[in-house]
Amino acid sequence: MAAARRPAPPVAGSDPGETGRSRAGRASLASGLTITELAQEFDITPRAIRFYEDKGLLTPQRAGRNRVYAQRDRTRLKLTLRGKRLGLSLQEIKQLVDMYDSPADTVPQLQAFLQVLSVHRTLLEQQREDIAITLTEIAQHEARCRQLLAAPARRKPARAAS
Amino acid sequence: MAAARRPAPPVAGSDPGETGRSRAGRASLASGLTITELAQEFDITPRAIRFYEDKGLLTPQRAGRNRVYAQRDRTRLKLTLRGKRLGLSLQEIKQLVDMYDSPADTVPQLQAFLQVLSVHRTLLEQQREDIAITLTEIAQHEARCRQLLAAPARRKPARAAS
DNA sequence: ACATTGATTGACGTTTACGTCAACGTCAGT
DNA sequence: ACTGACGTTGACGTAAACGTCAATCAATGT
Repeated sequence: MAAARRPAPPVAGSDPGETGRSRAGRASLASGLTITELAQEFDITPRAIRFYEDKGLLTPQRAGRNRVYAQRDRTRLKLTLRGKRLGLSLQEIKQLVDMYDSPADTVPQLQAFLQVLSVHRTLLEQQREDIAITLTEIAQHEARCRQLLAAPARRKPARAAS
Repeated sequence: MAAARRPAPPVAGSDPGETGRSRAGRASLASGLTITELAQEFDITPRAIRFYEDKGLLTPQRAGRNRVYAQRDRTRLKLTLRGKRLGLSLQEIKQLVDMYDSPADTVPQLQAFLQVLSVHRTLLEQQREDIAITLTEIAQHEARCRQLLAAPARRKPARAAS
């Protein structure tokens, strides 16, 4: 497979002022990735990405039928995956991610935001503590293991050659 | 495989209330709790506890047909719930918890342990970083929200009396 | 013209972690 | 003997988060 030339965006939305394109005339206009490209970049499957879209976490543009992912989507996906690593559900992640780029002008809205933020902060602080404890314990176990390995094996393994 | 899914139970836990009461000669001999007692102590359901047993995380004694939980089980359950708060699967939790009280005398066993520990440590360190970042971002959002709330509302809510 | 490549939309399958009955046993109190 | 309250073992149901086809379509290489 080789590089192609101009893609000529079919159903042009309106995206002027875009220089160098990608490598294939697929659907990737400047900084616009296809679903598989995005998937590869984050080491997940296209299916997962579509699933996240279904859940409202992503809302890519379309070039005809095909999805086109811009920077905004990449950011949201990054946040999504980080949330997942923290054990948050997609729903919870959406709550947080939506705040990252919502205007939020009314007072009750702002208060609701603070509520959500507070909840998550509490949760994360609990996790931080859990992690600290667990890491300590793991370190202890590692030390014990290494100590046992260093000591002359006197139980089951082949007897030491001396 | 990474490790992260479900959210997190609202942290319940250590409460060694153990002073000779006797509400019924059920199955609780000295420091032996019934399943519902243990469930209440950790704010989970008996069903969950039985499920954990099914997965090999708990192995309580029996008084006839009834389960009797001793200190060992409480500890393992505590570790289990902590693991869950960190988004670990029950299977992963079992890996870790089993090490907490296994002899592990052979060399290959010890090396396997170190392997598992290393994996989890890496994972936890990643999470720790994720948490740090997220907490920072949350703090920023909170600041922004409070700032907007402090400023005279000039958009949607009732116009400020000047 | 035709096959290939990659994307799209269903739709059903799967795993994890329990929830929710149902049916039954059993010990304590009346 | 009867009634609860609590416990036990199935068995089925469910929500979340995708995996896995299948059918289809569109732009491209040859």
